[in-house]
Amino acid sequence: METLQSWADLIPDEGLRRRSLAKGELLFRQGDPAAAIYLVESGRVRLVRHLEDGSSVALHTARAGETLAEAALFAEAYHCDAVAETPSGVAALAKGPLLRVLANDQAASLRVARMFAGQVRDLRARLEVRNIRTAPERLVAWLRLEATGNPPRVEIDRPWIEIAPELGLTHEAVYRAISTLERDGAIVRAGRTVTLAKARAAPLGPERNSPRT
Amino acid sequence: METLQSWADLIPDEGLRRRSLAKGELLFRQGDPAAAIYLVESGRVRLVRHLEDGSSVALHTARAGETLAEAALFAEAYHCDAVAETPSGVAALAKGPLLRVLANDQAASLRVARMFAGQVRDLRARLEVRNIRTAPERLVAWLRLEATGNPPRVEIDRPWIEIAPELGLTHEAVYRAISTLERDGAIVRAGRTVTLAKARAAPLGPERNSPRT
DNA sequence: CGAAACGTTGACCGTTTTCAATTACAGTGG
DNA sequence: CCACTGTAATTGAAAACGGTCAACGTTTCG
Repeated sequence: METLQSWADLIPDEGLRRRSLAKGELLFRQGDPAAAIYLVESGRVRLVRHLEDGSSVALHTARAGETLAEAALFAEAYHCDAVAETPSGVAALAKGPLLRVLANDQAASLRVARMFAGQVRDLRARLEVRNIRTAPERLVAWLRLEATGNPPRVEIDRPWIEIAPELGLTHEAVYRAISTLERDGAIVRAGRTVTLAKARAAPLGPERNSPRT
Repeated sequence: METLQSWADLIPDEGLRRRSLAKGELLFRQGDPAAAIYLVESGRVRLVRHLEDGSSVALHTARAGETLAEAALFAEAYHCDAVAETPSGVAALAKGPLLRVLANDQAASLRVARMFAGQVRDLRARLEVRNIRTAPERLVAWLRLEATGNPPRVEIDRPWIEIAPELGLTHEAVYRAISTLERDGAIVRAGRTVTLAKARAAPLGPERNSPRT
């Protein structure tokens, strides 16, 4: 999320091919020889795996700024289809040059490892947020992850409507969660800034979080 | 998930310290100098980040077989607490030796990068599964991810009770989803094997999946 | 053989989804 | 400068779904 430009650093502009995709257009197909990894510059690209019986599963939806199919670096062929969900622009980082750099430049490969490690951390955190069952609490958790400073603040720099699916909620649920939290004094909104208030004494009875084990 | 032993490969036994944790015991604390990454051998360790205002968020819960705090490899200090949720056994992979290996052994650092890339892929897929709202459909998606062959089959090698939280459901919800799917003919169970049937014509009206955009 | 964990099912309740309608805005072209 | 238009933000109401609690059958394993 914050470590993306690293890829761009690795490859100058020689191995960088840009491509525009119409809605529904295929970027690559499961089984194609893995030739590049992609950076989504605009739009949205969905990865779909097809099973032998013809059914399919969604693996990921990469949005603007995200990188896609990194694992293809280490595979012979793509293991899924990539389809543009909306008109999209992508930049292809050719696998060959990339691997060449990684093989020669020790620092570069460490940087890539670090980048991945960061993504793993990020993704785990998101997954953990989704373990929280009620919308308001989930939203607070998300806000805490995004927040900085004391008191913790978050600058909301994109529409809630876009944040909602990331939280695994509908936008309506998010709005309601916001107003609940605001009413309870858990957050304060000023324009696009949300400030988290100190945790109050449990008004709901203790912890009603992740599935019991 | 499948790429874990790699860590063990990197470090012989010199940098490998084992440690037992009582329930609630702290493995490390946010702010401590990052000294090692850990492999959970038994039990469950939770990572918690504390904010400046005293509140906290769960970042991850590492279970037996999983590795933990890998990002600490590239950081000065831990960015969260690690607490044993249950009595647990962990193996510490000292950061120093690990980094030394990675800095000298090109192949090793690439292997680590590959490992992380695989985890990223995995985690994204799990996240995608959680975007599915209804229990039966979510379960099918998960089964499809785990399935191999044609028709797609999955060997269930651990109790559903353990799988449920991974799906973000209670075990009761999972059981009900199973019986719904079985009743609808979407899956067939034989002992611990689940076989996915071909997708039937929509008995429910088309796609009621991830939050609409 | 018995205890503990797993599997299963029912009922009830709370929350979120859905569907729908309305308001608030920001950007655009007249 | 303003009507026009599309998106974002809200809010309401009803229905659907999963969580929770509870009871009970079943399997596993010491």
